[in-house]
Amino acid sequence: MTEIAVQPPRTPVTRKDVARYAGVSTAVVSYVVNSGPKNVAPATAARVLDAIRILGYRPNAAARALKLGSTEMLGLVLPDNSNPFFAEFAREIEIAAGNHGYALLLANSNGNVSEEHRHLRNLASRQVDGVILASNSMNEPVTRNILTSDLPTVLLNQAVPVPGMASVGADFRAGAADAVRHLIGHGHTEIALLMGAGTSTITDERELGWLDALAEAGLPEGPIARAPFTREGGYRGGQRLVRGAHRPTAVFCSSDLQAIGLLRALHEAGLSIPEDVAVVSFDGSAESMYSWPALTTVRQPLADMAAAAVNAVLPAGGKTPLTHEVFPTELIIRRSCGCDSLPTTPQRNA
Amino acid sequence: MTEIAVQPPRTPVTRKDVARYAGVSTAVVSYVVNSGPKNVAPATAARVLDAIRILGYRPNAAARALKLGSTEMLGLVLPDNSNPFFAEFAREIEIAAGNHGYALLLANSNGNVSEEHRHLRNLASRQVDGVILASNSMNEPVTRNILTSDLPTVLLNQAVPVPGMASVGADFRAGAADAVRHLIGHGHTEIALLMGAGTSTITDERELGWLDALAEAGLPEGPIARAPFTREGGYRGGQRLVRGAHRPTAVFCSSDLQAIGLLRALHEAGLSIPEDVAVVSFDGSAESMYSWPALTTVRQPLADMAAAAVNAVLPAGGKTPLTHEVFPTELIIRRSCGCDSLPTTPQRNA
DNA sequence: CGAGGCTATTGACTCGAGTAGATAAACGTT
DNA sequence: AACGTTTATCTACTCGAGTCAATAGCCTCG
Repeated sequence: MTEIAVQPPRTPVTRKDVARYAGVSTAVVSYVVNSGPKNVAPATAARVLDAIRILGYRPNAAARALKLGSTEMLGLVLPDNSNPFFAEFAREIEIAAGNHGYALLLANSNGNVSEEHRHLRNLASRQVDGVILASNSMNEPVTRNILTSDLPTVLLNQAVPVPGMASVGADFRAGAADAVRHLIGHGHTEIALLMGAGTSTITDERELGWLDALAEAGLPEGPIARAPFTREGGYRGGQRLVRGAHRPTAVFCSSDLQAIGLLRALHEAGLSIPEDVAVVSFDGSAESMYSWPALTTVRQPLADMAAAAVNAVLPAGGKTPLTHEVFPTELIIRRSCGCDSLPTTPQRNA
Repeated sequence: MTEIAVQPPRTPVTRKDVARYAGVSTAVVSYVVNSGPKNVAPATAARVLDAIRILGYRPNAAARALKLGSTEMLGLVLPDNSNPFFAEFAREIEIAAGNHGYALLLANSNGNVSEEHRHLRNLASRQVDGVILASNSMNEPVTRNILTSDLPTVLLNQAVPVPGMASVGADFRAGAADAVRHLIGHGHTEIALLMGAGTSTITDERELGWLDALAEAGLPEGPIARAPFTREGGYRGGQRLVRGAHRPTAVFCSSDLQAIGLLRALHEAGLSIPEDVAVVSFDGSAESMYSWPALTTVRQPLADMAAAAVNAVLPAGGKTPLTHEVFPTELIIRRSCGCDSLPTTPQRNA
């Protein structure tokens, strides 16, 4: 039972205390802490380091931020951290930011533009060094532009470049086309689309990908259901598809979350998957691997995208020209499409 | 096309600029901004407010934090934000913190004590006003204690009070007992336990609840499988239960995430749920509502717990004595237990 | 009409750390 | 021994906002 006798410093230890203890000036302490712009004699540095350790000194980030004009914090604005896709994204971003010594300030906007504004203002006044802004679908870019004018910002989840703003996204169109092609390869000719209903008037790229694959195979457009990007939304949309005039034999679904709801609607209708209706979805979240049946899905490379997003907002050297990075997706074959392989050893994203 | 001609201030606007513009001293600006300790003549205040609006002034949070010694930020350390349970928790905490004007600094520890330490130190040097620390299971409280000595900290997910630390949790034992009693009510006599394997040596309260219900009905202990708190863990644990000497007719599972994996193991074994094996799980996450079949689960009141956690760390007036709040749980009946009701209109947690 | 009491406003100092410019000490050269 | 160099250290100012003590202006009452 070794009782470590660190007396908890009632008054926080400052640089001054360290300086006094080590018998040097405060400047030297800074130089040691930052391996800072001037050298310090090795012996002196050792004394300072000792003092720091003994007193338990930690530099005050607020003071640092004030002087340097950088808080080493990034803001992350998400529609909803309880959406597993964004939750996984947030985690990757936190890791990527951490790798650069940056901390993450989290904010949920509920996909609501005015809440987004509120958070953006709040983050700006908290002096974050940059903001990563995710949304389900594009809202008015102009509005955004005004807001974030003087704060490095990167838009997440943008398949297509937004003029005047850095963005990071996955190639929704190509990924969706891959997925639909795969269904076509299984012999399906009536392939429905279960699409997210964004606030945007801009057509989602995933919808275009679906059309691309259909067109190139000379197939007619299947039925379309539009619903929110939630399990509930997928469920309702799925019900509409099932009860529709002619039921499709396959559905391409714009997110895993919706696909989970869709599966439920199909199960309830007594349909078996993939025999009666095949399903392929989009995102590649962990949840998709453990649904029944496991979802074949288009994986977005979250970790890579997260790293790219962080790099895009970081004051990396000098003014990086606005980048628009679009990442390729990967089709993860599981059971819901009709492929037989039943991967008991999960492939990725445990 | 009304072009709003706000020239984006290249140099950030400071209090001084506002003061000059409004023709007052900097002190007055502060008084106006904070409705601060002295009054300002209405006419003057109006001029200052105008200046603030016109120049687009936002007080520098770093300077404020330096002077006041409070950043109005809370740190949140989670094992893993991509775990839906913690993701939902994080969201509720962000909202609760936001209600008090606090921002949330997010950190993932991977359930790893040394990473926890690292984050805690980092958060401390960032001058957060408090830390909310969640873990799957208790690790050495002493270690924690040393770390957080001078930073208001509240432990999350603690069913039992930890001496010397504030904590917030749900009544795991009573909740688990409720769940198991419900299974007993369905006539089951061989009820297995699929339990999380924490790093802790302390018996999980959910295990005790399971025992309580079994004992009070005079039933023997069913088989126990221990596995990590993941879908994968639940899957492996489920396989072990299915292949075990005698297969239980019901399983109480210590988390929804594991239950999802368990369902998969049961499906793969060709068992139907709840006919062959009934399942009740714990947490009440959104995911549990859309599994197939929908999970009967013990809901933890996340929003209430989040609010309590935030209140516990906030510098609320003066030194709140360390609180240990334990919240009651609620059994959400769905299909996996054997009840017939098939709620198409979800009850809560959409 | 001057003293006393208000109120509105201001100047100046502070928080903790970064760093330029001044200063001191040590060394090498001729 | 005198001088320039180099190296180590210190002094002092700065970042932006909060706030106390002092001050200026105004009103009221005796």
